[in-house]
Amino acid sequence: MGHAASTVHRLITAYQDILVSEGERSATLEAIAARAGVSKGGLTYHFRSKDELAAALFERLQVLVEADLAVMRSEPSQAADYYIRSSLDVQSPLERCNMAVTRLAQGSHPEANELLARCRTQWFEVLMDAVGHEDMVHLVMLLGDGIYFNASLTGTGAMPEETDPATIDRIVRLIGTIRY
Amino acid sequence: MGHAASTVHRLITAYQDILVSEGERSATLEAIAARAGVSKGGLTYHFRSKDELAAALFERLQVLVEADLAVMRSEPSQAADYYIRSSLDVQSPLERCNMAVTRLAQGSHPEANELLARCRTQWFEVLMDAVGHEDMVHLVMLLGDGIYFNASLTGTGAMPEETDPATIDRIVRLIGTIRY
DNA sequence: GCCACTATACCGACTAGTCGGTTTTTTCGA
DNA sequence: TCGAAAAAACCGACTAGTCGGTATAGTGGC
Repeated sequence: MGHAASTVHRLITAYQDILVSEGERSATLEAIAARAGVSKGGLTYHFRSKDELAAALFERLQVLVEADLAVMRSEPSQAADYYIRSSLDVQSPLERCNMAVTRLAQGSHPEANELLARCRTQWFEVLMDAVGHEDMVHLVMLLGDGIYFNASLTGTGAMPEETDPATIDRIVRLIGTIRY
Repeated sequence: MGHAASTVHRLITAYQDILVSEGERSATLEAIAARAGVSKGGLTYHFRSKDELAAALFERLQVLVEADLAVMRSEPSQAADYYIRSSLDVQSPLERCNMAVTRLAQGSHPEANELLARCRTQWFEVLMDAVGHEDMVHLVMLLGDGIYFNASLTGTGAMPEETDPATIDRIVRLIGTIRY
Protein backbone atom coordinates (compact mmCIF):
# COMPACT_ATOMS: atom_id res chain seq x y z
CA MET A 1 0.00 0.00 0.00
CA GLY A 2 2.07 2.91 -1.30
CA HIS A 3 -0.79 5.29 -0.73
CA ALA A 4 -0.43 8.96 -1.25
CA ALA A 5 -1.27 10.62 2.05
CA SER A 6 -4.98 11.11 2.61
CA THR A 7 -6.49 14.48 1.83
CA VAL A 8 -7.11 15.13 5.51
CA HIS A 9 -3.47 14.41 6.29
CA ARG A 10 -2.30 16.58 3.41
CA LEU A 11 -4.50 19.47 4.55
CA ILE A 12 -3.10 19.41 8.08
CA THR A 13 0.42 19.24 6.71
CA ALA A 14 -0.27 22.10 4.33
CA TYR A 15 -1.60 24.23 7.19
CA GLN A 16 1.42 23.32 9.30
CA ASP A 17 3.93 24.08 6.56
CA ILE A 18 2.46 27.45 5.68
CA LEU A 19 2.37 28.41 9.35
CA VAL A 20 6.05 27.53 9.68
CA SER A 21 7.38 29.06 6.51
CA GLU A 22 5.13 32.07 6.00
CA GLY A 23 3.33 32.73 9.28
CA GLU A 24 -0.27 32.79 10.39
CA ARG A 25 -1.33 35.61 8.10
CA SER A 26 -0.44 33.67 4.99
CA ALA A 27 -2.25 30.57 6.14
CA THR A 28 -5.53 31.38 4.41
CA LEU A 29 -8.04 28.69 3.57
CA GLU A 30 -7.32 29.01 -0.11
CA ALA A 31 -3.56 28.90 0.35
CA ILE A 32 -3.89 25.79 2.50
CA ALA A 33 -6.23 24.12 0.06
CA ALA A 34 -4.00 24.98 -2.89
CA ARG A 35 -0.92 23.54 -1.20
CA ALA A 36 -2.81 20.35 -0.38
CA GLY A 37 -3.95 20.13 -3.98
CA VAL A 38 -7.66 20.57 -3.37
CA SER A 39 -10.12 23.42 -3.74
CA LYS A 40 -11.42 25.54 -0.93
CA GLY A 41 -14.63 23.55 -1.02
CA GLY A 42 -12.63 20.39 -0.61
CA LEU A 43 -11.02 21.83 2.48
CA THR A 44 -14.25 22.91 4.09
CA TYR A 45 -15.72 19.50 3.44
CA HIS A 46 -13.18 17.95 5.80
CA PHE A 47 -12.81 20.90 8.16
CA ARG A 48 -15.83 23.10 8.68
CA SER A 49 -13.75 25.92 10.06
CA LYS A 50 -10.21 27.01 10.60
CA ASP A 51 -10.58 26.12 14.26
CA GLU A 52 -11.26 22.51 13.33
CA LEU A 53 -8.07 22.53 11.28
CA ALA A 54 -6.18 23.91 14.24
CA ALA A 55 -7.72 21.26 16.50
CA ALA A 56 -6.47 18.57 14.12
CA LEU A 57 -3.01 20.13 14.21
CA PHE A 58 -3.08 20.07 18.00
CA GLU A 59 -4.03 16.43 18.01
CA ARG A 60 -1.18 15.64 15.65
CA LEU A 61 1.26 17.35 17.98
CA GLN A 62 -0.02 15.39 20.96
CA VAL A 63 0.52 12.11 19.16
CA LEU A 64 4.02 13.08 18.01
CA VAL A 65 5.03 14.29 21.46
CA GLU A 66 3.75 11.09 23.06
CA ALA A 67 5.95 9.07 20.70
CA ASP A 68 8.92 11.32 21.47
CA LEU A 69 8.41 10.90 25.19
CA ALA A 70 8.27 7.13 24.74
CA VAL A 71 11.67 7.19 23.02
CA MET A 72 13.16 9.24 25.85
CA ARG A 73 11.67 7.01 28.51
CA SER A 74 13.05 3.91 26.80
CA GLU A 75 16.65 5.20 26.93
CA PRO A 76 16.93 7.39 30.04
CA SER A 77 20.71 7.60 29.89
CA GLN A 78 20.57 9.32 26.51
CA ALA A 79 17.40 11.30 27.04
CA ALA A 80 19.11 14.68 27.54
CA ASP A 81 21.38 14.11 24.58
CA TYR A 82 18.45 13.09 22.45
CA TYR A 83 16.40 16.09 23.52
CA ILE A 84 19.09 18.59 22.62
CA ARG A 85 20.02 16.98 19.34
CA SER A 86 16.46 16.53 18.11
CA SER A 87 15.83 20.24 18.64
CA LEU A 88 18.14 20.83 15.73
CA ASP A 89 16.27 18.61 13.28
CA VAL A 90 13.95 21.19 11.80
CA GLN A 91 12.76 18.73 9.19
CA SER A 92 11.34 16.17 11.59
CA PRO A 93 7.53 15.92 11.75
CA LEU A 94 7.58 16.68 15.46
CA GLU A 95 9.66 19.84 15.19
CA ARG A 96 7.67 21.13 12.26
CA CYS A 97 4.38 20.51 14.03
CA ASN A 98 5.72 22.01 17.23
CA MET A 99 6.83 25.07 15.30
CA ALA A 100 3.44 25.46 13.67
CA VAL A 101 1.63 25.30 17.01
CA THR A 102 4.13 27.77 18.43
CA ARG A 103 3.22 30.20 15.68
CA LEU A 104 -0.43 29.90 16.65
CA ALA A 105 0.45 30.36 20.31
CA GLN A 106 2.31 33.55 19.47
CA GLY A 107 -0.80 34.76 17.70
CA SER A 108 -2.48 34.48 21.11
CA HIS A 109 -4.38 31.26 20.47
CA PRO A 110 -5.17 30.12 24.04
CA GLU A 111 -5.57 26.44 23.18
CA ALA A 112 -2.20 26.35 21.46
CA ASN A 113 -0.63 27.95 24.49
CA GLU A 114 -2.09 25.44 26.89
CA LEU A 115 -1.08 22.53 24.70
CA LEU A 116 2.50 23.75 24.49
CA ALA A 117 2.59 24.23 28.24
CA ARG A 118 1.40 20.67 28.77
CA CYS A 119 3.98 19.27 26.35
CA ARG A 120 6.79 21.18 28.01
CA THR A 121 5.73 19.94 31.40
CA GLN A 122 5.82 16.37 30.13
CA TRP A 123 9.28 16.79 28.65
CA PHE A 124 10.45 18.32 31.89
CA GLU A 125 9.15 15.36 33.89
CA VAL A 126 10.75 12.77 31.64
CA LEU A 127 14.06 14.63 31.73
CA MET A 128 13.84 14.90 35.50
CA ASP A 129 13.39 11.15 35.75
CA ALA A 130 16.33 10.63 33.43
CA VAL A 131 18.77 13.26 34.72
CA GLY A 132 17.68 13.71 38.32
CA HIS A 133 19.06 17.22 38.76
CA GLU A 134 16.59 20.05 38.32
CA ASP A 135 19.00 22.77 37.27
CA MET A 136 20.63 20.51 34.71
CA VAL A 137 17.22 19.71 33.28
CA HIS A 138 16.46 23.41 32.98
CA LEU A 139 19.81 23.94 31.32
CA VAL A 140 19.12 21.16 28.84
CA MET A 141 15.64 22.40 28.05
CA LEU A 142 16.73 26.01 27.67
CA LEU A 143 19.54 24.92 25.39
CA GLY A 144 17.07 22.89 23.35
CA ASP A 145 14.76 25.88 23.14
CA GLY A 146 17.62 28.08 22.02
CA ILE A 147 18.62 25.69 19.28
CA TYR A 148 15.02 25.35 18.26
CA PHE A 149 14.47 29.10 18.26
CA ASN A 150 17.57 29.65 16.20
CA ALA A 151 16.59 26.99 13.73
CA SER A 152 13.12 28.46 13.38
CA LEU A 153 14.54 31.89 12.54
CA THR A 154 16.99 30.40 10.09
CA GLY A 155 14.26 28.35 8.47
CA THR A 156 12.09 31.39 7.90
CA GLY A 157 14.43 33.57 5.97
CA ALA A 158 18.18 33.94 5.82
CA MET A 159 20.24 33.74 8.98
CA PRO A 160 24.00 33.32 8.89
CA GLU A 161 26.01 30.21 9.72
CA GLU A 162 24.96 29.66 13.34
CA THR A 163 24.29 26.29 14.85
CA ASP A 164 25.46 23.33 12.83
CA PRO A 165 25.46 19.77 14.20
CA ALA A 166 29.22 19.81 14.82
CA THR A 167 28.91 22.88 17.03
CA ILE A 168 26.06 21.27 18.93
CA ASP A 169 28.25 18.20 19.41
CA ARG A 170 30.97 20.25 21.02
CA ILE A 171 28.48 22.13 23.19
CA VAL A 172 26.94 18.88 24.38
CA ARG A 173 30.43 17.71 25.28
CA LEU A 174 31.04 20.97 27.16
CA ILE A 175 27.99 20.67 29.34
CA GLY A 176 28.80 16.98 29.73
CA THR A 177 31.88 18.06 31.69
CA ILE A 178 29.74 19.78 34.32
CA ARG A 179 30.01 18.09 37.74
CA TYR A 180 26.92 18.60 39.84
CA MET B 1 10.67 67.39 31.06
CA GLY B 2 7.97 65.05 32.36
CA HIS B 3 6.32 64.86 28.98
CA ALA B 4 3.89 62.17 28.16
CA ALA B 5 5.59 60.25 25.38
CA SER B 6 5.12 61.82 21.98
CA THR B 7 2.39 60.47 19.75
CA VAL B 8 4.95 59.04 17.35
CA HIS B 9 6.64 57.22 20.20
CA ARG B 10 3.33 55.97 21.55
CA LEU B 11 2.30 54.69 18.12
CA ILE B 12 5.49 52.68 17.70
CA THR B 13 5.10 51.30 21.21
CA ALA B 14 1.46 50.42 20.56
CA TYR B 15 2.43 48.55 17.40
CA GLN B 16 5.21 46.78 19.27
CA ASP B 17 3.00 45.81 22.21
CA ILE B 18 0.19 44.44 20.08
CA LEU B 19 2.69 42.43 18.03
CA VAL B 20 4.10 40.93 21.21
CA SER B 21 0.90 40.23 23.08
CA GLU B 22 -1.54 39.40 20.29
CA GLY B 23 0.48 38.71 17.16
CA GLU B 24 0.72 40.23 13.73
CA ARG B 25 -2.87 39.54 12.78
CA SER B 26 -4.25 41.66 15.58
CA ALA B 27 -1.96 44.55 14.82
CA THR B 28 -4.41 46.41 12.59
CA LEU B 29 -4.13 50.12 11.97
CA GLU B 30 -7.22 50.81 14.05
CA ALA B 31 -6.09 48.64 16.94
CA ILE B 32 -2.69 50.36 16.97
CA ALA B 33 -4.24 53.82 16.85
CA ALA B 34 -6.71 52.96 19.60
CA ARG B 35 -3.98 51.67 21.91
CA ALA B 36 -1.92 54.78 21.32
CA GLY B 37 -4.98 56.87 22.11
CA VAL B 38 -5.31 58.49 18.70
CA SER B 39 -7.66 58.10 15.79
CA LYS B 40 -6.83 56.20 12.65
CA GLY B 41 -6.37 59.51 10.90
CA GLY B 42 -3.89 60.48 13.59
CA LEU B 43 -1.88 57.37 12.84
CA THR B 44 -1.79 57.91 9.11
CA TYR B 45 -0.78 61.50 9.69
CA HIS B 46 2.51 60.30 11.18
CA PHE B 47 2.93 57.05 9.27
CA ARG B 48 1.60 56.90 5.76
CA SER B 49 1.67 53.13 5.70
CA LYS B 50 2.18 50.11 7.89
CA ASP B 51 5.58 49.66 6.32
CA GLU B 52 6.63 53.06 7.64
CA LEU B 53 5.53 51.98 11.10
CA ALA B 54 7.56 48.80 10.74
CA ALA B 55 10.56 50.81 9.57
CA ALA B 56 10.30 52.97 12.68
CA LEU B 57 10.14 49.84 14.81
CA PHE B 58 13.28 48.53 13.10
CA GLU B 59 15.08 51.78 13.75
CA ARG B 60 14.09 51.63 17.40
CA LEU B 61 15.54 48.14 17.67
CA GLN B 62 18.80 49.22 16.09
CA VAL B 63 19.18 52.04 18.59
CA LEU B 64 18.39 49.80 21.55
CA VAL B 65 20.74 47.07 20.38
CA GLU B 66 23.54 49.57 19.87
CA ALA B 67 23.11 50.73 23.47
CA ASP B 68 23.07 47.13 24.68
CA LEU B 69 26.27 46.37 22.79
CA ALA B 70 27.91 49.43 24.32
CA VAL B 71 27.11 48.14 27.81
CA MET B 72 28.59 44.75 26.97
CA ARG B 73 31.71 46.26 25.45
CA SER B 74 32.27 48.43 28.50
CA GLU B 75 32.33 45.45 30.87
CA PRO B 76 33.75 42.53 28.90
CA SER B 77 34.24 40.36 31.96
CA GLN B 78 30.51 40.39 32.69
CA ALA B 79 29.27 40.46 29.11
CA ALA B 80 28.18 36.81 29.01
CA ASP B 81 26.50 37.09 32.37
CA TYR B 82 24.73 40.24 31.31
CA TYR B 83 23.62 38.73 28.03
CA ILE B 84 22.03 35.70 29.67
CA ARG B 85 20.39 37.62 32.47
CA SER B 86 18.93 40.35 30.31
CA SER B 87 17.25 37.73 28.14
CA LEU B 88 14.96 37.09 31.08
CA ASP B 89 13.80 40.67 31.44
CA VAL B 90 10.75 40.54 29.21
CA GLN B 91 9.69 44.00 30.30
CA SER B 92 12.78 45.82 29.10
CA PRO B 93 12.34 48.04 26.03
CA LEU B 94 15.01 46.08 24.16
CA GLU B 95 13.46 42.67 24.76
CA ARG B 96 9.97 43.87 23.91
CA CYS B 97 11.16 45.50 20.72
CA ASN B 98 13.22 42.48 19.80
CA MET B 99 10.21 40.29 20.38
CA ALA B 100 8.02 42.45 18.18
CA VAL B 101 10.51 42.37 15.31
CA THR B 102 10.82 38.61 15.79
CA ARG B 103 7.08 38.30 15.31
CA LEU B 104 7.36 40.16 12.04
CA ALA B 105 10.27 37.98 10.99
CA GLN B 106 8.22 34.87 11.66
CA GLY B 107 5.54 36.30 9.44
CA SER B 108 8.18 36.19 6.69
CA HIS B 109 9.02 39.89 6.65
CA PRO B 110 12.43 39.90 4.89
CA GLU B 111 13.62 43.20 6.34
CA ALA B 112 12.88 42.05 9.87
CA ASN B 113 14.79 38.88 9.21
CA GLU B 114 17.85 40.67 7.93
CA LEU B 115 17.81 43.10 10.83
CA LEU B 116 17.64 40.28 13.35
CA ALA B 117 20.46 38.48 11.61
CA ARG B 118 22.63 41.61 11.78
CA CYS B 119 21.87 42.10 15.47
CA ARG B 120 22.70 38.53 16.30
CA THR B 121 25.96 38.78 14.41
CA GLN B 122 26.87 41.87 16.43
CA TRP B 123 26.06 40.18 19.71
CA PHE B 124 28.13 37.21 18.65
CA GLU B 125 31.12 39.39 17.85
CA VAL B 126 30.96 41.28 21.13
CA LEU B 127 30.66 38.05 23.07
CA MET B 128 33.57 36.58 21.12
CA ASP B 129 35.73 39.53 22.09
CA ALA B 130 34.64 39.17 25.70
CA VAL B 131 34.75 35.41 26.09
CA GLY B 132 37.23 34.34 23.47
CA HIS B 133 35.98 30.79 23.08
CA GLU B 134 33.61 30.16 20.18
CA ASP B 135 31.74 27.19 21.58
CA MET B 136 31.18 28.94 24.89
CA VAL B 137 29.79 31.93 23.04
CA HIS B 138 27.42 29.68 21.16
CA LEU B 139 26.41 28.07 24.42
CA VAL B 140 25.75 31.46 26.00
CA MET B 141 23.77 32.71 23.03
CA LEU B 142 21.72 29.54 22.75
CA LEU B 143 20.98 29.69 26.44
CA GLY B 144 19.94 33.31 26.09
CA ASP B 145 17.71 32.40 23.16
CA GLY B 146 16.15 29.61 25.17
CA ILE B 147 15.40 31.89 28.10
CA TYR B 148 14.05 34.49 25.73
CA PHE B 149 11.90 31.97 23.88
CA ASN B 150 10.52 30.63 27.11
CA ALA B 151 9.77 34.08 28.41
CA SER B 152 8.03 35.02 25.18
CA LEU B 153 5.74 32.01 25.43
CA THR B 154 5.01 32.67 29.08
CA GLY B 155 4.31 36.30 28.37
CA THR B 156 1.80 35.48 25.70
CA GLY B 157 -0.54 33.28 27.62
CA ALA B 158 -0.21 31.02 30.59
CA MET B 159 2.87 28.88 31.00
CA PRO B 160 3.72 27.15 34.26
CA GLU B 161 6.51 28.06 36.71
CA GLU B 162 9.56 27.66 34.47
CA THR B 163 12.51 29.98 34.50
CA ASP B 164 12.71 32.33 37.45
CA PRO B 165 15.76 34.51 38.15
CA ALA B 166 16.98 32.22 40.93
CA THR B 167 17.04 29.24 38.56
CA ILE B 168 18.92 31.29 36.00
CA ASP B 169 21.41 32.23 38.71
CA ARG B 170 22.13 28.62 39.46
CA ILE B 171 22.40 27.75 35.77
CA VAL B 172 24.84 30.58 35.21
CA ARG B 173 26.89 29.21 38.09
CA LEU B 174 26.75 25.73 36.54
CA ILE B 175 28.13 26.84 33.20
CA GLY B 176 30.62 29.00 35.09
CA THR B 177 32.21 25.78 36.30
CA ILE B 178 33.01 24.66 32.78
CA ARG B 179 36.77 24.53 32.11
CA TYR B 180 37.61 25.08 28.50
C1' DG C 1 -2.47 80.70 10.41
C1' DC C 2 -0.60 76.33 10.84
C1' DC C 3 0.29 72.17 13.32
C1' DA C 4 -1.51 68.05 15.25
C1' DC C 5 -4.82 66.03 15.29
C1' DT C 6 -10.48 64.14 15.27
C1' DA C 7 -14.33 62.20 12.91
C1' DT C 8 -16.31 60.10 9.21
C1' DA C 9 -16.87 58.28 4.87
C1' DC C 10 -15.29 55.63 1.38
C1' DC C 11 -12.70 52.13 -1.92
C1' DG C 12 -10.51 47.91 -3.45
C1' DA C 13 -8.39 43.77 -2.09
C1' DC C 14 -8.79 39.95 0.51
C1' DT C 15 -10.70 36.30 3.72
C1' DA C 16 -13.77 32.91 6.39
C1' DG C 17 -17.42 30.47 5.68
C1' DT C 18 -21.82 28.92 2.88
C1' DC C 19 -24.16 26.53 -0.61
C1' DG C 20 -25.82 24.28 -4.75
C1' DG C 21 -24.15 21.26 -7.68
C1' DT C 22 -20.78 17.65 -9.73
C1' DT C 23 -17.75 13.73 -9.68
C1' DT C 24 -15.94 9.59 -7.59
C1' DT C 25 -16.28 5.64 -4.73
C1' DT C 26 -18.77 2.25 -2.21
C1' DT C 27 -22.62 -0.63 -1.27
C1' DC C 28 -25.87 -4.13 -2.33
C1' DG C 29 -29.85 -6.56 -4.25
C1' DA C 30 -31.32 -9.02 -8.37
C1' DT D 1 -21.58 -9.56 -12.06
C1' DC D 2 -24.10 -5.81 -13.21
C1' DG D 3 -26.31 -1.59 -12.41
C1' DA D 4 -28.57 1.59 -9.65
C1' DA D 5 -28.79 4.03 -5.54
C1' DA D 6 -26.47 6.03 -1.72
C1' DA D 7 -22.66 7.98 0.45
C1' DA D 8 -18.36 10.42 0.35
C1' DA D 9 -15.28 13.68 -1.79
C1' DC D 10 -14.82 17.64 -4.06
C1' DC D 11 -15.63 22.12 -6.92
C1' DG D 12 -16.19 27.03 -7.40
C1' DA D 13 -19.20 30.91 -7.16
C1' DC D 14 -21.13 33.72 -3.79
C1' DT D 15 -21.87 36.45 0.77
C1' DA D 16 -20.70 39.14 4.53
C1' DG D 17 -17.31 41.16 6.81
C1' DT D 18 -12.34 42.98 7.62
C1' DC D 19 -8.29 45.58 6.61
C1' DG D 20 -5.03 48.89 4.49
C1' DG D 21 -5.15 52.97 2.56
C1' DT D 22 -7.21 57.51 0.81
C1' DA D 23 -9.79 61.60 1.28
C1' DT D 24 -11.75 65.43 3.40
C1' DA D 25 -14.06 68.66 6.41
C1' DG D 26 -13.50 70.36 10.86
C1' DT D 27 -11.33 71.61 15.75
C1' DG D 28 -8.41 73.43 19.40
C1' DG D 29 -4.10 75.29 20.89
C1' DC D 30 0.08 77.87 20.26
